[in-house]
Amino acid sequence: MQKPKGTYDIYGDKALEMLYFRKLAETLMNKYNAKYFETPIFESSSLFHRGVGETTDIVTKETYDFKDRGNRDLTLRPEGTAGIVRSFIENKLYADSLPLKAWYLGPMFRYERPQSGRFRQFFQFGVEVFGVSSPIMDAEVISMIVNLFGLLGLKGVKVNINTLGDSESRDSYRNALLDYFKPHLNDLCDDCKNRYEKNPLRILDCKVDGEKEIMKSAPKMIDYLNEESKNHFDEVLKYLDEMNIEYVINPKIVRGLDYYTHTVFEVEADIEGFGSQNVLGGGGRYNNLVENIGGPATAGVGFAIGLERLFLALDKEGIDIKELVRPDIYIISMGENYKALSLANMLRLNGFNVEMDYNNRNFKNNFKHADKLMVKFIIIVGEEEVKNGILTIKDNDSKEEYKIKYDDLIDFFDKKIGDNDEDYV
RNA sequence: GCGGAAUUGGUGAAGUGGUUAACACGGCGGAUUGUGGUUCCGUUAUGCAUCGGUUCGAUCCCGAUAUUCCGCCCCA
Repeated sequence: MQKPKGTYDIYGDKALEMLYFRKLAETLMNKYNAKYFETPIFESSSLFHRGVGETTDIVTKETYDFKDRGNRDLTLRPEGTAGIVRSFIENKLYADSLPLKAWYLGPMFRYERPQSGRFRQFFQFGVEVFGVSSPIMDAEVISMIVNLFGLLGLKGVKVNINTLGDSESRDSYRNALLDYFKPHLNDLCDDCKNRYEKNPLRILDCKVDGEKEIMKSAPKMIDYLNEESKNHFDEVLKYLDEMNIEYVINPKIVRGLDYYTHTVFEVEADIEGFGSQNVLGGGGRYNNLVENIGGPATAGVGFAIGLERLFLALDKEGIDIKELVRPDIYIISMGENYKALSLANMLRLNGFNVEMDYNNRNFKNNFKHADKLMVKFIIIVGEEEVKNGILTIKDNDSKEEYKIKYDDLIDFFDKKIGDNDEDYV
């Protein structure tokens, strides 16, 4: 048996990274007063068709679709935004005072050809903010990513930003591009001919045709922005400047999901061997999405980052976010298993991380095992100890030995290890 | 969806058309069962991704499938 293509198991170091990241994300999100959301891993297929966009690659060739036994059409979520928006509408959260800032972290599914940093089941951390149409929130959302990467110690991260304008601006630009390229269609590569039909904005980013003369004199988005769209973008940039957030205006950023309006951005890590997988995260504003899915017109803006790529980037940069868990106490039982387990139980309820010997190892191998586990203290429980109620304790770092009465154990360890952990009794 | 490369134990790997698949690390055990992390010894793949084929005989040759990796598309 083997795992399905494009999936991986999380255990060991990866599990530690994941747990650490989740904790960091939660802490950071609390600073923004963002609320944690967990929505279903599968939703009605129609949600993603309407949300992500009927003609996007993600929906046309990358979703995991299935029928359940009740003949319902369901889809494993390929991204997080649609589900959050559905939840926002269905739970009538728009009736509360806005803005609502929602954050999530969980698995997404896309049927794609796997490569490093690209999986069929992958994890995204993301934020969606509802109820602020002002550019101030575009900037705050971007600051979240920048701060997150900053906290992790990532260097060489680039924020690329662009605007698609409102739907009016976007449509007129799109039509201008179609008109412009129509007579040149035969000069373009096959991919671009395809892009012409599906997403003409992407033609400008073509690796094959990118340097051709027709590209250079192609219409520019900036000339098709209406007054309001232009102001919005300028304001976003002003906010970013004021926060000293570095960015690059990159007209090629288009994004592959249909719901974006105004600001779009991608965060890149320029890391060796990353190839085309160098986009760690991206996002933007979506002012029409809530309404399209059936809610009241509500502005939205958000982002998502891919955890696998983030971890890969951290690894390449030599940043280690694993938090090793060292057992506080290891109990060596010399034939006194009843006493040993009840002792472990008592210590755990008092907040200590306790490991012990379950396999009746001999004395020497117990010490070896304790070293391997990197325990802080070793308690020896044997015939003598049980008889006179005094335990032998060895500090495994300093090698000092102590004789402690059973009743004084908690005090001893509270002093030695610290009382930071929560007690349960 | 298209093009290319790979696949030997828990890990890193050597290797050959023909008896017991090298070596290292790790794991487990032992060196006169109450003090270890060094050292020494033992042990650790009836099997070389899977299934077929060629052959007297295949891990090594051929084919298919699966998975991984790289490029394109696209994306996180």
